[in-house]
This record gives sequence, C-alpha cells and structure tokens, in this order.
Amino acid sequence: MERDQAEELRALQDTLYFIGGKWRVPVINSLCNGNRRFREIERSIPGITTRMLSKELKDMEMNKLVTRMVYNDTPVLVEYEPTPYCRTFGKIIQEMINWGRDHRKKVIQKK
Amino acid sequence: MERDQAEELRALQDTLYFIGGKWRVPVINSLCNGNRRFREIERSIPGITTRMLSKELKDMEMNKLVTRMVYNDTPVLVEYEPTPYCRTFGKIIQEMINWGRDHRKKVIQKK
DNA sequence: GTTACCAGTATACTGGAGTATACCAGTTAA
DNA sequence: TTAACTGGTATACTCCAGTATACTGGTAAC
Repeated sequence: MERDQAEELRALQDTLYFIGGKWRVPVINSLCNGNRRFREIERSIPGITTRMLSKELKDMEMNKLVTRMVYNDTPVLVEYEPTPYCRTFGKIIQEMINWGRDHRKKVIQKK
Repeated sequence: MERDQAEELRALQDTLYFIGGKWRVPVINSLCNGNRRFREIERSIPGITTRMLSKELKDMEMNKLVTRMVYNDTPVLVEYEPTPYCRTFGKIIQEMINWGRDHRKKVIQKK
C-alpha cells in the first residue's frame, strides 16, 4: 500500500513530465485529428507560435511520437504523421476533453 | 467538424489550464488516496516544498477543490478534505497512472 | 533543556518556457 | 510584379513557476 502509492506517484509524474508544457497535448490532439501539414497544424491551434510548434514537432520527432515525411514534389511538401505510440495518448486526451467540457458547464452555471 | 475541433480544443485547454503546474495533480492524487494532514500530504509527495504545497492548497481551497478543516484540539489539528468535485478528476488521474506505467515499461525495454 | 513534531510564513533568487517580431528561399496565382 | 502561400529559422526579451533556506510559535516527549 505504501509501496503502491509511491509507484503510482512515479507513473503519474512520468505522464505529467511527458505532457510537459502548454502545447504538447494540443499538438498531439491536432495530429490525431488528422492534421498533417505544418501550417495546417499551426492554424488548428490558435495562439501557438511558429517557433513553439517547430520546437514541439522536433522534440516529438526525436521521441518517436511523430514521423516527419518530406515529399520532393515541387514545392517541397512536408507531412507529420503521429506514430501508433503517440496515438496511445489519445485516451487520456479524450478524458481531458470530456472533463474540460463538464468543467466549463459547471463554471458557467456558477455565474 | 471544424466547429467540433475548436470546441474540443477549448475543452482540452481548459483541462490543461486546470492542471496548471507541476504539483496540482500529485496533490489531488494524494488527497484522493486519503492523506489529510499537511505534513502527511507533504511526505507523500517527495520533492514538493512546504511553500508549494501551501500555495497549492490555498489555491485549491479558493477553487472549492478542497475543504480546510481546523479542529481546535490542542495542539491545533488541520485537515484537508477533497470535495466531490475534486474527486471527479480521479478518472483522468487513473488514466495518467496507467499510461505512465506503460510508458515506463516501454522506455525500459528500449535500453 | 534540547530535540522533534505540527502547520505553516517570509524572503530572495533563477532558469527556461513562452512571447514577439522579423526574416528566408522557393512557388504559385491575380 | 506584387502579394500570399509554403516550411520553417534567428534573435531578443520577459515573467513567473518552482527552488532554497531560514524562521515562527506552540506542543510534547526524552
């Protein structure tokens, strides 16, 4: 029981570390929604800057969450594809969306 | 579909905003695990400082996530009780624990 | 009488996440 | 030919989340 709690906390903190900053989860979500091109992803997340998206995608590529594919059509075409592993995070995202929706309802009620 | 995606993103970002920093989720988790006293919660989350826990609990009290109860026994006894609303976050936490566990397995395999 | 618990507060500091803005080289459409 | 798209990079700045450390006033055990 002591043991369990410590192990659960570690797992929890690993996930939180993975989530990291402000943009990782929205980016994963955008990819899972089928957005593939850089500007397309950028547009799907109002507020994100080019710089942050670029950083995020690079980092995710390094961590095998996304595959960057370059097609040498002219003009150059770049596509980002979420890996199957990336998609395993989808369940948590769905829970987050649901909770956020209920939360908003609750906050609006209060007013 | 456009519409949906924007609404989902908002809900998602609300949840992420709620999660906020490094310690909110571990604190909720600790409370949901039955920890009630200040030092008890503190001990259950290695690495957290008194200051951060204090801030977190104050903030959570303001947002009705926790009830601070003072018993005027001598010495003064203080207990923090998670509200039912706080507990609704438990499902996400459980998903996070599960995902973190699998993630760790995967990372260890790689080495 | 000193050590250790409780429930915190006070002060000072810093790294880096996130922002803002401008820019590049190439392509297409009006 | 000028504007607007693509997929980004470069530079500079700011702010605050989180850290570190010390302290308080009361109780209790040794």
